[in-house]
Amino acid sequence: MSPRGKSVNPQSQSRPTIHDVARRAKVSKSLVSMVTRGENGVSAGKRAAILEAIEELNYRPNIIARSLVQRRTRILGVMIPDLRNPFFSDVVSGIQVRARELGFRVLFNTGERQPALEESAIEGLLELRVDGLILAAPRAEDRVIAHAGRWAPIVVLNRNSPDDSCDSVSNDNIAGAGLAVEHCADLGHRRIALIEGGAGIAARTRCEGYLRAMRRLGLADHILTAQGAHNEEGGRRGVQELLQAEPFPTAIFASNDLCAIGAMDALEEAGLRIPEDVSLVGFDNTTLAALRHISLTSINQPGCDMGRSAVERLWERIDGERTTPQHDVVVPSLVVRSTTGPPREDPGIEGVEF
Amino acid sequence: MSPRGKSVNPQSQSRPTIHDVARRAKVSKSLVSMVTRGENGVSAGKRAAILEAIEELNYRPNIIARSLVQRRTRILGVMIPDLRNPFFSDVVSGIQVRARELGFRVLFNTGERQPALEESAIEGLLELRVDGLILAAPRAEDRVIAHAGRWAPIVVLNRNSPDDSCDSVSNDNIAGAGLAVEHCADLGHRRIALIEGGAGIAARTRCEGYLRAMRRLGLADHILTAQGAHNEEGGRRGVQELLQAEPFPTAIFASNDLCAIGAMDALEEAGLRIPEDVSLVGFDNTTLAALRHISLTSINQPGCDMGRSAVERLWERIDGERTTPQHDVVVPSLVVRSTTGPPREDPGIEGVEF
DNA sequence: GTGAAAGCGCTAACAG
DNA sequence: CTGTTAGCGCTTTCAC
Repeated sequence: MSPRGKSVNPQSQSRPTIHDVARRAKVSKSLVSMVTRGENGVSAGKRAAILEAIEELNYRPNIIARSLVQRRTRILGVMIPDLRNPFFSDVVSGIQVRARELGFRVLFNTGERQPALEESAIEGLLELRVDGLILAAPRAEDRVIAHAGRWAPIVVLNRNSPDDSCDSVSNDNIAGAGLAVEHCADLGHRRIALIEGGAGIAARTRCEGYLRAMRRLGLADHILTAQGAHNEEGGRRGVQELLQAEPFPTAIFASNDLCAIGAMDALEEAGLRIPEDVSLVGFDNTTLAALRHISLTSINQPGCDMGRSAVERLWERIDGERTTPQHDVVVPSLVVRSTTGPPREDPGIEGVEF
Repeated sequence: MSPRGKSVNPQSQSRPTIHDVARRAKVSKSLVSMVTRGENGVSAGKRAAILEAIEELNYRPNIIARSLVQRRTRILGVMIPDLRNPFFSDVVSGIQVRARELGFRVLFNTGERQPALEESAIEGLLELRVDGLILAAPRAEDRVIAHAGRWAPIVVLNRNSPDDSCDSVSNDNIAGAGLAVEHCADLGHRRIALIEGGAGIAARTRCEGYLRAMRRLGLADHILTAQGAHNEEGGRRGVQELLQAEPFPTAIFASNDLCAIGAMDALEEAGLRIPEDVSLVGFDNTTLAALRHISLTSINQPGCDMGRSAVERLWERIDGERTTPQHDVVVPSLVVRSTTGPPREDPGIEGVEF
């Protein structure tokens, strides 16, 4: 039962090689190779014979062997923290499109939000000798990423590059958080709380952005944060924590949409109406936020474009056309929907303060 | 700019090989190999020297080269139709867990719901010589899958196996659709419509299940279907189409949760309340359905278990312990939430019929 | 225990 | 245009 046990499945023994095809088509291996690689310079007759042999034998070039000699795989590896966040679906589709245009295959991996699994996922991709690596909001330690960056070109998404060997494509999370806070303040809110998104770098930066914006707007005394996470459960937990606070905030900024949706659930469960009793802002502007039933005010992050850019940066490195690090910053924007509104008039409580 | 251009990135030139490690540790390549593979039979002193050399050189075994000689990659390939459907997140996490236990790495791919891209994704995985392949609800043609199955062990999820070379793990979609229809009928509905999920096999089977259940319950005259798709947009389109129908159904079964949520949006937009004016049932019981704001009655499909089973079936094949096809069928269940209720009393319309 | 040699399937020169 | 040769980096006998 050991994975090291010898494989005896019938398929692996019968897989034809380039040699089998050559023999069957009565040509040399080189010609077969040229055909599978789409090179020209093979006579029409032989080419036809080769294609026929390939078809008959159900032959597939062993790109393992091919990349061993070519020293490149034409594969881009992508590590995503998890598949549950629709934001990454957008990123991925941008990656796919651009990679396809450039003739690369894309292979995904996930670290299930656990640093140890993430490291192993990255390691697996590196061992596979992918030509480039995209790490979406990685939680792995800086030194792990920097180490990996010495091995293959890496683009990190929504995280600062650990060193000069990596490029990065980030949404300006500080500015995004600022937009969220300003929007609430503009509506008249002062007690604007944050539900944090955990230890990930994007979450931490959004927290920083929240703090800065609050101070900038003269609301430093109203700063209130609760522990959360970038998923529904985190949002629920955050609300539980905020419910202990006195007075309860009139607006809540959740570190991402999933978190906001969890918060939404918990708020309603506690009998609070949105946005009458409390306003709510998310981050990522995922497809979820746009659902009529949710209709969540959120900070938009152009995931698809970010994915495209990441591939672009990788390609420049793989191509050798650029060797200096590049750090793209995309600008977030506010999308107002139905979860934000002016605070309820409540002079009773407001009067007490100040 | 051609992808065929020679790679000149600095990293690829400096990657150390097993030979470099051996030289640095002053041992033979064989010993280094034994260490990287975790074999014992290497003296403590040499082992330490080797590990030190590996560390200093930042060496990673080239599993490309390794698998070329071992004739296996210890990689499981997984093709998912798209990353937007949370159901597949569950499947994937089941796959990951079991694969890790068995010592396999998992690599994902997506065909973005387009048969041609799917074929290319499958082909890529096969060329990579993955040890086994899981195809989640593939849209590719039967012959493509059968062809692939002659090459590596394949498990298809939620689709009939194209031939004896593939195993399958499926939810009983016929029964699941039956549960949905019966639930509505039990509540007193008769005009139960279906929003179809498109051309995928799961969608077609659910449609079949709907038709059978309607006939079985004596509701054949009330059969009403609308074109849709397994995403929000499909649900919206389906509702538009149903709105043309006279009389409008009192209950709608949508082919999956995403579709149901789109339908929900469109229904509310049309001024219909759920479940007062119309009941709604989804399929998959995704995390979305469980959200308080959505609280969608749905048919549960144990995605995580299905993923685990798929890996199990693959492992039996890879191990050679089984050569006969196996087809697992998991049983769906009904999860009642807030989108279903008894039909509104409406003798005016009911009276007209029959 | 350890090292040397052969070869996995393929490509990349180069010679015909 | 076509065939031959020599590796890619690694594992795997098989001697020592």
